[in-house]
Amino acid sequence: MRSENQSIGQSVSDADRSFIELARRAQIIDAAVETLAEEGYAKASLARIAQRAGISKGVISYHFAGKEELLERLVEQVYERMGAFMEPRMVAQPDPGERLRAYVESLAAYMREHRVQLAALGQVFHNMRNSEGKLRYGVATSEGLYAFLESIFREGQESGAFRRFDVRVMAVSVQAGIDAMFEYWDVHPEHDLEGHARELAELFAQAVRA
Amino acid sequence: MRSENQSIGQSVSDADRSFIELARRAQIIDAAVETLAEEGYAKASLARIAQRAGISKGVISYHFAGKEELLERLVEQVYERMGAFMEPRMVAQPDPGERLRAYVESLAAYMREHRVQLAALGQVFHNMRNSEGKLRYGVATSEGLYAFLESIFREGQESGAFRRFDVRVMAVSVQAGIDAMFEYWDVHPEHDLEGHARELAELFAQAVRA
Amino acid sequence: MRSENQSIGQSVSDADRSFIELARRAQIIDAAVETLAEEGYAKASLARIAQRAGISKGVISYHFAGKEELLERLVEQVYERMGAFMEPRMVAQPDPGERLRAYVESLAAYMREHRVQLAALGQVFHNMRNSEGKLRYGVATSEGLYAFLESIFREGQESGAFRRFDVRVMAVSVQAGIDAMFEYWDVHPEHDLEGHARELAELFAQAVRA
Amino acid sequence: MRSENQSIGQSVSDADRSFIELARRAQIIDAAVETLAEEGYAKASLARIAQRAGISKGVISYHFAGKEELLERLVEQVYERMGAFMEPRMVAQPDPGERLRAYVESLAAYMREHRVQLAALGQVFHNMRNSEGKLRYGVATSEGLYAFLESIFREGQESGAFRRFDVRVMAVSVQAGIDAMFEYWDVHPEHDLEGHARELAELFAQAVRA
DNA sequence: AATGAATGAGGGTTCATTCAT
DNA sequence: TATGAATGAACCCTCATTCAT
Repeated sequence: MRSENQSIGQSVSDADRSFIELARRAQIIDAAVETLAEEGYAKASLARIAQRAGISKGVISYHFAGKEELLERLVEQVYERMGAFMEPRMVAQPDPGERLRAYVESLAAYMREHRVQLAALGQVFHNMRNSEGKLRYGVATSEGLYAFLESIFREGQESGAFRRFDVRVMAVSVQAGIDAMFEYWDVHPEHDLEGHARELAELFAQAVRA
Repeated sequence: MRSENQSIGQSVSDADRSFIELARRAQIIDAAVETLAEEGYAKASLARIAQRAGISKGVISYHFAGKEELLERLVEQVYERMGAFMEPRMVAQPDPGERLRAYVESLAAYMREHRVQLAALGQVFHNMRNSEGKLRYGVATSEGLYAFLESIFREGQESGAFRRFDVRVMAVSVQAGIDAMFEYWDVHPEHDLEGHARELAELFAQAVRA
Repeated sequence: MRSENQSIGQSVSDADRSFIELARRAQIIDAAVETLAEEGYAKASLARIAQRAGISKGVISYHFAGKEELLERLVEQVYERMGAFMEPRMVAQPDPGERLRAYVESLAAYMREHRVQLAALGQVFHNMRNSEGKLRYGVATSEGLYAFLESIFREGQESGAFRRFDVRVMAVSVQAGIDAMFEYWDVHPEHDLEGHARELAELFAQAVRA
Repeated sequence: MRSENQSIGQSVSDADRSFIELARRAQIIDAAVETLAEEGYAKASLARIAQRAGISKGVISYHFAGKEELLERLVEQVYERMGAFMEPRMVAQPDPGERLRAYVESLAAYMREHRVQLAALGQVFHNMRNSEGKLRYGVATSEGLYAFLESIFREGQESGAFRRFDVRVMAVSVQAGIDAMFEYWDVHPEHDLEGHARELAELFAQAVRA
């Protein structure tokens, strides 16, 4: 059993897993994503996840070492996919201003197609805690995003295109604006997500302009 | 029992409550605030709240119809106090630009002194759900804040001081920037909260400028 | 709730407990004793213990911090009662040989009246393990008994009444002979327990004689 | 499947098994022995045994009708090997006193070389229960040992070398002394096992002497 | 006005066993 | 022969709520 092997310290990469096992794990993660997005973290018990997946509760324990591992794999998966979507869109933009705009609008495009994944991600980020009671995914998780945004801002500042401002505050605010855009659209599905993204990009274009 | 009366439809205003009852309710709410802020929503059980308040678990059930009512009163209380703090600081600013800046910086000042209350509020907002599984406090709760910010923006746009932009997007983004400022400071206590607030105010001053 | 108080570090002595609580704890311990004695350690789940006590499963969790505490209190209680029975019978015997005989025969007398308690104790001793997998009550627990027996042997050796022998081996063997007497009688209820005790006492009287 | 045949009443002797099957069964039993000795009865799940054997969990079910049969074969195997070791050492001693001494010291010699097997045996003896909750291996299992010891005692009594005593009590006590010697040494590996055995043999030599 | 006591549902996890491949 | 996959029951524990006192 995969999850038992792990308990003796040998981590198992996806490459070592059989097709059928990968499929089951994916199915379970999908069910977890839906449950988290639609019922919230507190209600996302293994029983409910299993029910949604149409399987027995024990199957989850068979494929994952525990709930903790399931959620961590879920986060990894969502992150990877989002990164794979974003990266080519970023490198194509040489100008810092364009890169910032592309960042905002690409994320909106991703949201449009992956609403439940991102909603689930938010639940895990805001709620999952380690055994000491600290948030498992805290601000430290966003550090990568902040660093990326800050690199854009510094480049713009050095070229003189951007005014002088605190890059950390700007990064935190940009990311907050994007997250809020998602949450607002998540609650108001009729909301014009792409329009919001364009306005948001323009907002920050003005905010950073020299 | 007070909370029972309420459950049969006769709402009880604070004016009808004895001093001692009000004190107990306040004590319980304070304990709930601390527990939510320090241990998170999932760990904030009635038992833990009672333990922190130094009272028996049953006392909470006596003074509140249930956990749901306790959390709702908690939200009300925090909101009221924040409003009482903010209002005079807003009316003193006739200029829209100044009012926006005052809004951001006054909230930062409030955060500085009421960190745990706001952290608890965030926990309830992000987690509390009604019996149908929907978030009890969703974006609808922020509608008042959005409306207030939008009124500032419209006034600035009509006077020509602000450029044309989508006031709803701007309002959502301002509020998101403020919330993110709190969360970042909450996790990084050494972070310069007031400096962040000034940068944030300047950011949006630039963003709305005509 | 008592067991919750304990979780914040304030140990609660029996003197602080209400009569009714003490009665419930005693009732639960009694049910645990019976379950352990009759069904064995592996089958002595909280559910079965509760069933035997005629109460809900949660009541045990209410009165004890967990299964671990229940079993530790059980061991304490059985030990205390046995000690209270034994002590006056020991101090009344000034001669080492008589003290050894009194030890064996008093324990047999105690077994006669407290079969299930001792059977339960044996289950816990042989099976209860701490979180690291080590036996919770190992040989260390018997150290007190060994020391007591050794003091008898040394006194007899110094007076010349006993021959020279390894007092630790003798102590371990005496205790083993007594434990085996209990187990044999536990399985063969028709076995002559008091006769066995007399024979056993004579056996060791011969074994230690100078 | 082999183990299924058995379940419909056709017992399968080792002679009917292929070499490879016998090897597998031995490998599984060895893994079970180690697991029982090191982790205790409660933790000796099929999963853990399989893990230690480096095989899949299902293999055990294939080669044994169930956990029950595995443990029974384990007991048989350990017993057989111990008997094969002991028998020649017993027949070589014509004198009852010497035979008793040889019994004690030979068992100590066997313990020295087969610690884990005997520890595993103890776990099974003290814990394994049948479906009715009774100990699978109780005192009845020791009946053979008792009978053997009693035959020595009677021979000594008839020749006048031993005094009159209850042979059953003496047999139970000798066996208990030996078992306790093992357990004490198992917990205190630095303990002088052979010295203990000599002392124990002398103890009972004194105890039976006319 | 407050308490301690009790409940029953649901939480995550472990387990022996079964079964198709 | 052997495996991985799946099951369902039982495990201990936590929880919000109810109730008699």
